[in-house]
Amino acid sequence: MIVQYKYHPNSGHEYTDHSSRHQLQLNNNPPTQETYPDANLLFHKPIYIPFRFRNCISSINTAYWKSATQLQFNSIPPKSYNSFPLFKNLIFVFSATELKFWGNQRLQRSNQSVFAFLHFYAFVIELHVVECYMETLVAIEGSEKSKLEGTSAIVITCSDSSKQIADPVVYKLARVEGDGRLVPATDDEVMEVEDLLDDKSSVHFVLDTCQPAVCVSNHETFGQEFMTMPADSQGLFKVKDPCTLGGGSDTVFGTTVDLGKLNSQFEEIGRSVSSPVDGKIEESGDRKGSGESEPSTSTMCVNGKPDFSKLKGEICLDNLSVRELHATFKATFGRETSVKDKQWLKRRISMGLSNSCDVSTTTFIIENNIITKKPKVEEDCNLNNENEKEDPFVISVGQSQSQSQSVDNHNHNHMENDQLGGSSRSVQSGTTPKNHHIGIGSEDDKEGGKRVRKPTKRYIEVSESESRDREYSGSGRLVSSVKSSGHGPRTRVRPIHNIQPVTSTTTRPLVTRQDSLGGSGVEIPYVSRIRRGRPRENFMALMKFQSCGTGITPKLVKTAHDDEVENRELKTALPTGWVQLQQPVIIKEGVGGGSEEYSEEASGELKNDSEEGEGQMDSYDDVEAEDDSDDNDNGNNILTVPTAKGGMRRKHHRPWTLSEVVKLVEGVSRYGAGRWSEIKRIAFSTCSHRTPVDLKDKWRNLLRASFAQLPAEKGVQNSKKQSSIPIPAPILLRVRELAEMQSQVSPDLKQPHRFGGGHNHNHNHNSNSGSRNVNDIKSGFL
DNA sequence: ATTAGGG
DNA sequence: CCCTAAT
Repeated sequence: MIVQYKYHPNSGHEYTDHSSRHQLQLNNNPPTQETYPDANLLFHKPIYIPFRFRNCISSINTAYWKSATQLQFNSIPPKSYNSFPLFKNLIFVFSATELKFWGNQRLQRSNQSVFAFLHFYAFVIELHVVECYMETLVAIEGSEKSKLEGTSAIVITCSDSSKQIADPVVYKLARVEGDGRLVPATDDEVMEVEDLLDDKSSVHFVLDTCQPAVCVSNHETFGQEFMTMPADSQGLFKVKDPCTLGGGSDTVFGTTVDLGKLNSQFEEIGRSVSSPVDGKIEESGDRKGSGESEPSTSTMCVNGKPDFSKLKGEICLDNLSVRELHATFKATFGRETSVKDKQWLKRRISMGLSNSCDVSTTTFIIENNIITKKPKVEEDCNLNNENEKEDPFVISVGQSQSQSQSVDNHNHNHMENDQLGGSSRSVQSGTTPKNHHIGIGSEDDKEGGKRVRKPTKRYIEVSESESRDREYSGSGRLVSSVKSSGHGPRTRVRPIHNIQPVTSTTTRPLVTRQDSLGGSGVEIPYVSRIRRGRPRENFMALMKFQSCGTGITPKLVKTAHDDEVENRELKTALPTGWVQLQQPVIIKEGVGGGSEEYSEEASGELKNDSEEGEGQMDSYDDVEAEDDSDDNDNGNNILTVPTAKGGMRRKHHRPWTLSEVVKLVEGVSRYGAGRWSEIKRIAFSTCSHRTPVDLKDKWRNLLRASFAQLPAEKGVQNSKKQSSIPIPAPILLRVRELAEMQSQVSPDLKQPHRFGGGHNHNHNHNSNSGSRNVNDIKSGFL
């Protein structure tokens, strides 16, 4: 299925008509002047945030304005490793005075959301949370703690890939040109960085803002970034408003805002977050674009009050000065640009970064020959890449200059649709239509092809593994990694490749994979995406908030560590198990494995229930011997099932016991279908496995079964070799009753049954009797 | 956080 | 059972 991207006429934000997984959608309107007087100053346009998120794999579900000053991000939980969110370089175009994370209580699968509430001013906060890195870190901690200390977390490799500092995490030093392309760092630049490396602690910062390529994927960065921020009493992270540092945040909130002040604050903030080298690198960057004078003398929002009426339904970008655009640009992409073309800037910003990253990465990769030649990838790279690489910046500038600013959304829209339409053909051929849109640098052409077409990926793990496995087939031909999307391989995911052990201290081969980290082709240690241990409950735990001063920190870290330990235990102890990680280990394979115990106790409990009689909900209070130890990672319940793709998927399956089913049915009859949480809380309080969702799923299944099987009536059990226990017809009947009572019977299900005819329709009485019926009949069955 | 659905 | 989207 082709996901069609559209361009929202009002917001100017990209969205898809359906399943636009990777794009954040704001459900409500951002603050307006009424709700937030300083909005004009504070929001470039809140919606920009989302685009950055497109670089994330998934994670962000929705976001909406909690209040005038609070934006809530609702992310998809790291419930399972498969869906572990890669929060990469989340960039908020506005700053947060307060940043809170919560949720993800341990062992509470139901707490799936991570919320980030932001009180913001006008600033940029970057969150760099890279799962892979964290994973690595954990590994290091677990195995080679000592090493970690003396090691900078960042390894910088110059383009010749000769310099490496001991650490699994390898970053390529590269400069991002104005058009988003990555250019291998020059010797000078490398030297600069090297100098900075003397101070290990500052490295991250150094490489941070100015060098997205080297990006701050460093865990420490994150922590440090917030180091200055006091944690509030609630154990939440409170980000001290950078503005405060620069001089009184209160001022900002005041009705009167000194633009100049704000501006300076902005700058200051930028510095505080970015590296010392910032200036230097900026210079180098600007050099290239020297052709352009720096007109950005205009201050933000200088020219009087913004038109709020416009602000509402229109793209705010239009109101921004070049300088503001620059700021936004930097905020969005984490790098400077000297492009003066407003349209270009606007488009770049609005279009988001994701693809430029990918493209850049691609290019980068190719250049370095790190992995198999990518040239084969027709989709990703246009031929002109080669040329652009030389001096991409100039090119794009030149183009942008000549471009009119009259480009409107339609153009974008058109272009995108166009490209979509041409999805079947090679992108290169699709270059033609791109000419339509103006204001786009040559790079945009590149990106145009793929950029908008971020396919929906349901299963990150799968896609990635597929990518790894298939991206380059033996023939070298590219194979689409996304089954249904029909899109090319995701540039995000790079094939694994080995690089030389980083240091003598490292005995293990270092396995890394290319990843577009922060829009650059950095290498990050490869870790299997398949989690063998308990799914990580709190991915935040993986970040090192060491300096946050919150009690949370140690605990979290510990958690991560524990996880690692668990993993290690689960894995057959292989001293050199490092590489082994690549392949999931089948811990246990078996049909009945561990299910006996449940069925056994099930029957017992079932009896209990029946004895207690219908009305008695007391049965709910019965403590099942089961659960408790339930989900524990004893390994017994951990099964891995081979995926069609050859990958492994973890599967912890627990057959539903009859008693559970009964409880469920009872619960539904009592609280109604849909109130799964209630049911879970009441009837399944002792079953720590069985989440509300599980109940819901099971009910759905029961529903199906009940309507499908009724005709068979007695013969129920026989049908097919059911891996799970058969459900007694009476129960199914009961289910059907309930379903019909609650009119949740879908016509589909209903239909087939009608023909069955002549069954115990007398079972259709009120719920009370129904309840008894179930029990009665049930007991009869047992 | 919860729920509905799709897969 | 997992995953996503929408409440």
